[in-house]
Formats: sequence, structure tokens, C-alpha cells
Amino acid sequence: MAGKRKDKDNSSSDDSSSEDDIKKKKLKTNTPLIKVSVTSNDNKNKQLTDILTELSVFEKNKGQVHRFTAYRKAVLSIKAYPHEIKSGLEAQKLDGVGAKIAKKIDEILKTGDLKKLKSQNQDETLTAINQLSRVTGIGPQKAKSLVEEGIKTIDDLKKIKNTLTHHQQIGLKYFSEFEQRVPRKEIEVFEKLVSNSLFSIDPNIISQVCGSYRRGLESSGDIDILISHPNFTLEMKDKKKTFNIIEKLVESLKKKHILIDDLSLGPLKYMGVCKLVSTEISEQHIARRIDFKLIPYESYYFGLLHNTGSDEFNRQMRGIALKQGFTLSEYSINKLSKGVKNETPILVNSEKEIFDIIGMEYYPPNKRNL
DNA sequence: TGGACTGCGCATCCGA
DNA sequence: TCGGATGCGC
DNA sequence: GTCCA
Repeated sequence: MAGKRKDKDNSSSDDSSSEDDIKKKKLKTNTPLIKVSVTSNDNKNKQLTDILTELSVFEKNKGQVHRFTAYRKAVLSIKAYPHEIKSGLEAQKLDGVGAKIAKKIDEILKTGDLKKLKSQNQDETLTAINQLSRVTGIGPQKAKSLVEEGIKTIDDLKKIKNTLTHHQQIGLKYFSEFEQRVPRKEIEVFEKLVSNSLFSIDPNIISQVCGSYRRGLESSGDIDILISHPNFTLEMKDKKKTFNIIEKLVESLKKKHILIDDLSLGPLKYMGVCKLVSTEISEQHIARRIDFKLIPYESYYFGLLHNTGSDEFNRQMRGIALKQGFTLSEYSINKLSKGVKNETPILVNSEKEIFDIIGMEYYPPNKRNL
């Protein structure tokens, strides 16, 4: 239903000879990985990346997830580019920047603004959809139907709270809090609390906080914890034998009043809300998003690698794996023979072994902030 | 020029 | 009521 | 929107 593309007036038919030149010269952000320092605030093209990021959000909320990722990829390339971009043509040498974005960059450099963005920002429906989509559980479809019913703001949502799903109601309840970053110090406390609960459930459980926390950043968007146990194997997962670690963990943390609301709870994945207990003398704390994932034991290091990211790092590493004849996933690495996946899983005992298999230099987590 | 772009767990909806 | 489809998040 | 077969 969501309208097919209609990009009229923008028929990208121009400059064909220079196009081919550009393609050959494309700087692949592939092999070798371009290193960006952990504090990569040396972005000389902030105006460009800010505007392109805004465009990406519009696309995502219009349901155009691939256009969203396309813009995001272009933004990452530009952020990693160490010079001030002076023309669309210059930008187009970067991986992920094509003719359309190059044209937009020219317009931005020339006029300081972008008509497409302006008109979208003046579109009441689109901006309302963007607003509603900030509530977790409300995606492009729900946002669209809400706006069609005349619900356009967060305040409007509160009036019809009872018609929302449980997930959406929790999203509304903590709307502002979920948009705050979680300081590293606070995650360290949660880490300890969760570890303690897990140890009392079964001392053989292993766990690790992943995401940007593991990459060493000073704050994260949420808290993402991977859990495994020697007795929970791939075979058990495939046969759907239940292993109720997550259920026990959730129960334990609720007793400690650390978990205060749930978004979803299954045998393999929990999504919920946590908050440190505030006392009179300590500072007051706010609610945070937290996820637990139970990973089969043989998949643990693959899960660790995958869930540590960054997304861009994963993308590039998977690309390198492919060149070496492997497919790398969240669960395993498999040899490709004649393009077909060999189903025999390769076992590893560390992340480093995965790098070794594809002949790649080891990147510790704090070097994966691409 | 048209298809790929990760794909899977959970909640909820929908149709038989 | 149940199995599959869909929306969503990551 | 970009890339690639």
C-alpha cells in the first residue's frame, strides 16, 4: 500500500561519461578498513551529514528502509572522509554516494539548504509521522494509520492510550527517558547486578554487555546483554527445547526492583525496562531500555562479535569473509564451496579465532567504532 | 535495467 | 481456535 | 538511493 516511488523531476540522466570514471575510482571503504578514531568528531562535513541524516529519517518513517540505509551508508562514508567536501563530484567518489546525493550536496554547498528537505519539513503529515515513530513500538505503518485518524502528537496518543499495544504503551510512558543516552558508569552498575543474579541462577552461565559499551564508548543508547551456558546448544535451540535462563533472570531482577516493565519476553530474547533504585542520598535515576539474548554455546563468540558491532564494522567484516570464501553470521561461520554453504559449523573459542579464519588482523572492540 | 540491500524473535492481527 | 502473515525492533 | 550482475 505504501506508495511506490515517484521521483519525478529527478531523472538522474545527466553526466554519463564522468559517471563511469567515478565508478572506477570509488574509494571502497572496504579492505582495508578505514580507521576512525573512537572520538571521531573530526567531521569536516557536519552540515552535509546532518541534512542527509534528516533525509534518512524521513525515508525510514515512510517505510523505505533500504533508502534509509542507503542514506546512512553515505553519511558514514562522508564522516570517515578526512577533507572538507567542495563539490558533489568530489563526494561521489565515496562508497555509497551516487548521482542523486551528489546533486543534493551541490545544492547544499551552493544554497546552504535543500529544497526537498524543506518541503518535507513543511509537510504536516510527514512530520507527524516522524513524531509518532519516536515511540518504541510505533513504526511507519502504525504512525501512518494514526495520522490518518487525526492523531498527530504525543499528547494525542495519550488520549487513546488504551487502544495501543502493550509495547507501545510502555514506549509512551517512558517517551522522554528512552531518548536519553545511558552513561557508561550506569551500565557498569547494571552489569554487576545482572551478573550477580545470573551467578545465583547457575554459576556456569556466561554473559557480556555488548553494543557500544563494549566498544568503549562513554554512553550508549541502551543496554544489550548476551547470555550463554555450556548446556544450551545449537541443537537444543533448533529443537526448541526450552532453557529458561531468561525467565529466571527476569524474575530475579524484578525482585530486586531493577526491572520495572516488559516489552517482550520469550525463551531466547527479552526486551524491557530497567532502572537503578534511587535512595534519598543518591541521585535520582531514570528508566533505561535493556535487552537480554540467550545464545547457543557454540554461537557465543559469533553472537558477541555481531552484537558488539558497529553495524558498519560488521558489514565490512562480512564482506571480507565473503572474499575469503566464508559466510559470517550472528550464529556461525561457514565455508562456501562453489557458492554453496557447507553446513558443518566451525567451532571457535574466542573472537580472535574468527578474525584468524578469514585472515584478518584482530580488531579489539574499541577499534570497531566505524 | 531490475533485484539485493541480514533476517530473526516476539506480539499481535487475520483469515480459515 | 489455530497457523500463518505482518509489524516492529535490532 | 546505490551498487552490481
